[in-house]
Amino acid sequence: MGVVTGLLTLDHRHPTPLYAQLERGIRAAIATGRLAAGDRLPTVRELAVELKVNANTVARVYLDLERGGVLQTRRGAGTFVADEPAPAPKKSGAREPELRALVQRCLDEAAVRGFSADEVLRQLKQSIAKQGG
Amino acid sequence: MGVVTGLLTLDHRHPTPLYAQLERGIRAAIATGRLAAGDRLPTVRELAVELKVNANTVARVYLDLERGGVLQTRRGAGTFVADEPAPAPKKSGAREPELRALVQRCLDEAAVRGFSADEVLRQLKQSIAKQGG
Amino acid sequence: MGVVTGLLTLDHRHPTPLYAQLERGIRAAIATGRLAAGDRLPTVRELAVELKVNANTVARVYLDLERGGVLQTRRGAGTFVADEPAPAPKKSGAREPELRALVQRCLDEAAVRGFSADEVLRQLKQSIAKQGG
Amino acid sequence: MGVVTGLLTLDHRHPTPLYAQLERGIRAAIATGRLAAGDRLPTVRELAVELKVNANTVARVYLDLERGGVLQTRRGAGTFVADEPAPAPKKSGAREPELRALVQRCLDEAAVRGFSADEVLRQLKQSIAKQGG
DNA sequence: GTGGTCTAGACCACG
DNA sequence: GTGGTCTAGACCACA
Repeated sequence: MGVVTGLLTLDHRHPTPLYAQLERGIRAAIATGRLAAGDRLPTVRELAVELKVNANTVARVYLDLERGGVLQTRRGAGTFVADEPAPAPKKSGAREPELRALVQRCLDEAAVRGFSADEVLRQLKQSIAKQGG
Repeated sequence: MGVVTGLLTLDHRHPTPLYAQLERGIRAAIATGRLAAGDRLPTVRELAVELKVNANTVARVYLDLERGGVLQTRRGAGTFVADEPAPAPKKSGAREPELRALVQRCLDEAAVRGFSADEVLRQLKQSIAKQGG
Repeated sequence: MGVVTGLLTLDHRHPTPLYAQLERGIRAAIATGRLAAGDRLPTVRELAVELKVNANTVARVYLDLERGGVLQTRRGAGTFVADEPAPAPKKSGAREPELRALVQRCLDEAAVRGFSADEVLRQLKQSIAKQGG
Repeated sequence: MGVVTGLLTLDHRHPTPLYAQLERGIRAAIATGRLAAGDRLPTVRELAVELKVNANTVARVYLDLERGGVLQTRRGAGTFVADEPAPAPKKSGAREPELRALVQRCLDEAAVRGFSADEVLRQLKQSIAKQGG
């Protein structure tokens, strides 16, 4: 129920647009329970400062997520996780190839930066242990 | 030494720009050995058709990679992986946080699409087994 | 199939946000057949100049309408009416009260500006005759 | 002379700001005679509750209308329609285009919501009959 | 040349 | 103080 901060990191050098990173990060925080229904998000301006991003960029993401049923804004009060946050659209069927592509993309990116597949595996286990436990 | 095709997939819906996906894909193919020094890459037009992308986009990526020392163009013969492809920049410091961020991004994306961390782990092991073994 | 211009007018003094007026205008143009599936819309910059609005405002509306399935953008080519433009969401049931409220709002606005109900009626008939005939 | 309630409806989903809808509604009620000179308006809080709006919003509209000479506040007694409510500004020129634009906007909004021009015409006649007769 | 992303900063509506 | 709208203008991705 409290205000949540420090949940998100943006990579300003990554070619993925900032707003896309931000939207994905918020959705992920909800999907993994780091943000729960009813939780208040940081204000547009706070988050903009924290992420070193223009306030408009944050506002646009909040707005898009509200239209998507993920967030709710209460005028003058702030922005909150919707009571029943709309889940990400789940195409039934093609789950496995999608997951494989996703993992491959991660491995590719790691390889480009000089990380071996084993290093990725080790880090993945660590990350899961930390946030899962 | 042969022409290599079918190595790359682009996700036209992913917010990461096509040219960035393409460049990353080629670098990764080299870093992981799917492409070896001296291997010939598909022509600009072939690859453009295969990936359903404008030829200019492919050409610009080839050019960028040539400037970066990753590829070599031999006029009339085609484009090849450079004999001593520039190695991935291994900055000594800050490796671990970079890897962690990379993995976190992967987990986030997975979570958004409804995959659990364990599913990612399982798929990662599989992928490594296939291409690493 | 041609480019269509001169379809829209915005009232910069009206309290309704410009982007909302613009979105409504485009939807209406499609609903009434002034714009047909496949028609190309003016470029973002053209329309911005024509309507004396910032290009970002137009771009935002085009983007929103694309997300809503009303428009389609083809990279580098322009923005087009979608092949099967998604119709406005139609709540079954409360049609009549909605129409009454809408007409009342129109009469109210007219009254405020010193137009009588009869004047509105006369003008409505004229407008229908012109575009309907 | 009595307190008048139930005259106004606000559409919280309509993009036109609430305060603008409210101001227009009051002016229209006066222009059409639903509110006569000397009539008492609901208190700020009553109206705020009725319209599900923050009291500040109502208060600001009352204040604006008082400044405009449309309303009069008698301390301790309440807010009343001014004895000589400022008449709607009747600019001699440019009346017809203004009316046409107003009607067009109404038709557009109707079209977007799936109402035909004929349905609007029919409803307009009905509305006039009820309140005009 | 097309649309898309981002910034900086002003001003508004609402609570 | 909260989010929302708009502008001006830079720069990028893609055809």
